[in-house]
Amino acid sequence: MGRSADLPRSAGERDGDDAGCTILHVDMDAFYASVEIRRNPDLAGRPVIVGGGTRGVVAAASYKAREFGVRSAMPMGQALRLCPGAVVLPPDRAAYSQASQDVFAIFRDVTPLVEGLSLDEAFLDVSGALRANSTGPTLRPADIARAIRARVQEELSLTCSVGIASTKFVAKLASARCKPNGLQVVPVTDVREFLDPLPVTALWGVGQRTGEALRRLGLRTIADLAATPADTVRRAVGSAQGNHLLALAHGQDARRVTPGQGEKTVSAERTFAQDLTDPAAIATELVRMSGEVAVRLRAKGLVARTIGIKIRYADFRTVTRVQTLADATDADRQILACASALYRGLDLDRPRVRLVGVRADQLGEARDQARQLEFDMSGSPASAKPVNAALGRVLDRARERFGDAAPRPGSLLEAHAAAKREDAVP
DNA sequence: TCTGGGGTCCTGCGGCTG
DNA sequence: TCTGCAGCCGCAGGACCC
Repeated sequence: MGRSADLPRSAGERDGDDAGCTILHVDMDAFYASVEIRRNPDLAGRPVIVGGGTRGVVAAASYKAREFGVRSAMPMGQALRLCPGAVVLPPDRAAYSQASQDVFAIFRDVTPLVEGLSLDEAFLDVSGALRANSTGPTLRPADIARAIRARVQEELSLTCSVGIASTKFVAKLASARCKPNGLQVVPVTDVREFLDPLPVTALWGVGQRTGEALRRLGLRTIADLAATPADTVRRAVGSAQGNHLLALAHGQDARRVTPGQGEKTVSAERTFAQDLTDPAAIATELVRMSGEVAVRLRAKGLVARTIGIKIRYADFRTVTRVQTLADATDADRQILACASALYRGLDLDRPRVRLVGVRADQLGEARDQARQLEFDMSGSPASAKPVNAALGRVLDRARERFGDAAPRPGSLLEAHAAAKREDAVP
């Protein structure tokens, strides 16, 4: 969302010779804000900011809010100084997730080759869709893109922008360039002409640090980068990244559209309105975050072999610690035990903690793990693990059914009661 | 000015092993 | 038995993305 600010804009459609351009990058326009406006049409035309919290940043801003200079990832205080009249809404991830599923269902109607990048954008390889239509009237990638845009608008009352090119990264730049509500084809023969004037920061993988390193070499545009000796670029940004950026600058990107790549990490973290100094409060947050991770693992049918914690101190220093388990797990108690042990290992004297996070890595399918554990169920100590996991699943179902009234860890009861008391304050 | 949350990927380092 | 080395792996941290 934020990177499109680096690109010159040209709204509307830019058609061209799309022969060989079988990769579409579809990017929803101001997705979170648009979902909120669809839910409450009174907000249409008003500056809407999704985000919040006393230490929050902007998660998404409507195009009206962007006219005031509001950008995603901007601290809320700064956003409200720029746009005091903005309507600020807290993020509703469940609603965005549902809207995302609806959008992706339309994509998959067109082609099975859909690679989601996030809730609001995806690559589509439509080469198969072209072949499937070989007996009917000639269908071009741009026609398919137009059909997708029309369906998203008519069926979901949302708008999207589509970039069409022969490579993923050019398609992505094209969609950013035609936002909002646009379509742009970059013909195979025009790739260099399209790339050359763009700033190096438009390249995928060039953020603040890398951008600075390239600026020190006097490189401003992609044309500058493409004309620089490989050794010079590699010295500035490292060999792997240097090679990657040079290939992109020359319009080379061999990556295919690969659907159905599973998640590699599940994590939960929280920044507190005030830094935590009470070890008991920090421990409570570890319980909460571990529980969240466990619930989400079970919801996805996954188990994790590596558990990690992330602690950010009041001075914004961040430390992470991870530990690999003997057996993969999705059980609250095992995840919490590991997270707690890692936290104790930090041996903090007087902690001032701004953020607590728990994450699960090295994910596998839970059903594969279940098959392995069947061999351990004859009274060995390992038999406690499936019992823990089964208990977690029972609690998940109770939470689905009873919500707040469902059983929860004892250490969370007091925190939950306190939160309810805070909610009751007008 | 004051820095979210959920991710992926890369790099460097140290320990282990053959 | 000791040492040097290469390869692998786990870990910590950083950069980047949306």
